[in-house]
Amino acid sequence: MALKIYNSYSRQKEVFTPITPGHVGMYVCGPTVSGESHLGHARPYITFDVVFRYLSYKGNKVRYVRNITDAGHFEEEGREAEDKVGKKAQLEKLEPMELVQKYTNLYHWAMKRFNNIEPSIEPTATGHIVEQINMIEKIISEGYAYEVNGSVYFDVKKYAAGHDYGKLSGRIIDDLLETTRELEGQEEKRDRADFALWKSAAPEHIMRWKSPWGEGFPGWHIECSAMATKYLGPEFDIHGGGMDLQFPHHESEIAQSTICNHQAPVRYWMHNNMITINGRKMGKSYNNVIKLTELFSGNHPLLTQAFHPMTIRFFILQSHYRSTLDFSSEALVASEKAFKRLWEAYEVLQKLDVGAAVAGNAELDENINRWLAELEEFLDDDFSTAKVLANLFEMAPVINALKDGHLPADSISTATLKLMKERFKTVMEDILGLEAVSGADNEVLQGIMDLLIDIRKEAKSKKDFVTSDKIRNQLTAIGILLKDEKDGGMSWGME
RNA sequence: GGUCCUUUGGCCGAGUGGCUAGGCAAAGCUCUGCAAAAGCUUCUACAGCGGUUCGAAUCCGCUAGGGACCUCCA
Repeated sequence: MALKIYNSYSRQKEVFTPITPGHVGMYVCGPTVSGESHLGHARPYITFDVVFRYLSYKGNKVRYVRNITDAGHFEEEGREAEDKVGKKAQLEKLEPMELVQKYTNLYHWAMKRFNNIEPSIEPTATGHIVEQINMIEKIISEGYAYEVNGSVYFDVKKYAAGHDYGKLSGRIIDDLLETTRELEGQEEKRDRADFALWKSAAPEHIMRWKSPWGEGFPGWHIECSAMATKYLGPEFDIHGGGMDLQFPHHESEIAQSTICNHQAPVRYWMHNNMITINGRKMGKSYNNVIKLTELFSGNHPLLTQAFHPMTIRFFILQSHYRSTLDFSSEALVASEKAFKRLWEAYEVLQKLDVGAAVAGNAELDENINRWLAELEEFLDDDFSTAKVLANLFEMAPVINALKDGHLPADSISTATLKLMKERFKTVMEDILGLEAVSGADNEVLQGIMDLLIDIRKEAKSKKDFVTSDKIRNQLTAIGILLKDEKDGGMSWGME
């Protein structure tokens, strides 16, 4: 089966063919570590983690590059060029690199909790100043950039004359050139559509580097082009990021790399949509973000409780990555319950030991095989994780019914059961990256629970319900749920 | 103002012109010492109007609402 990816550049689904068979180069725009990550940031990294996992599952050797932006961006281009990282650092009375380290650590911690696999290479902007300067020099020598007062700008008008500037973001260059809005400090640029490759640093600027044009810092877009080129080559397979980066960031990346390397850098552009809150994009401009630390702790007015990273991962996977996804505490509660149910069914499945040589219920057996086969079809169809989960849910009642004896043990064949176990594990753990929420991986705790369950079983068999209820109620009070099962067994789990 | 997207049942959300997406919530039943869990059943929607079609949530047009980008943003 062929994987199809929706290419933002062509605006249609295309069969994915790697440049080098069996190898995939993928670049995803990483965070600016000048502040804490919020829920909106979780989406691209979870989305592209699944892309990474699935491409690997399909037998590709994937080089996944995701940068850390630790050098300054412009607070507002054209106005006083401010180094975002530097500015905040001064406010907080921290060394810039101390601040960068703090938020980088927090970001890594969150990524780990989401069970995201680390990228193959995680380059930093500050570690690639030389590469960026080299690239700018190349663009100047090609005649597509010019220097003014220690800053360097990309000549968009000249580029647009021979290239399709605006194709990715669906923009018309003439409209950009005619924008009426006035910004201060535009006079340096030959044209308002031009963007900075290098900015001369004001004296108070903390982050600054020597360059052929004087001391300054790199422009917003050049770091990604420089690092992508360095690690993935002049042309690579996939470039991902949030939809809000399409313009100007990605559009500019295309322009820079195309001039520098004489070819378009990216074969497939992938953009995830935004997470919204009350229908509005979650973002710092709207002042409506919920930080990941707040989500994990429940410490936010809009949250009714704390949410586990897996709940958030599941929540995100329940929608398609190109749709907006509306956040609410209720929606997360629903995801938490849904994930719990699915995961429990999955655990039951792995312990299930039923089946017959020939399925007793041919129709059911057939359905299961179809549901299982469809999992990969859905993933091949531009990573339709929502449909994958829906199919898995179709099988949950079957699993539970087999366990409870509502369905005869020989309803399905042993071959089907075996396939089911294998597919569930592959899809849920390896591809979707889901993992168990609460651990009974603590041996001491497990031992104590075994003991309590033993005592309770004894009490129950003597019809001593006072004792048995006491055990169950007190465990409930500390967040451990005991469930009596059909066969007289008991299972437990953390709230 | 320009460009583009979107509007699905109480809520969240899939949806390729014809066949019940799924989840959460709710109601009833079964099981159960009581619970919980689980199973079964019920709840059939596509903003409005018009058009194309044998047939439209799905295509086209208009109207209304919401949103994104055009500036830092995942």
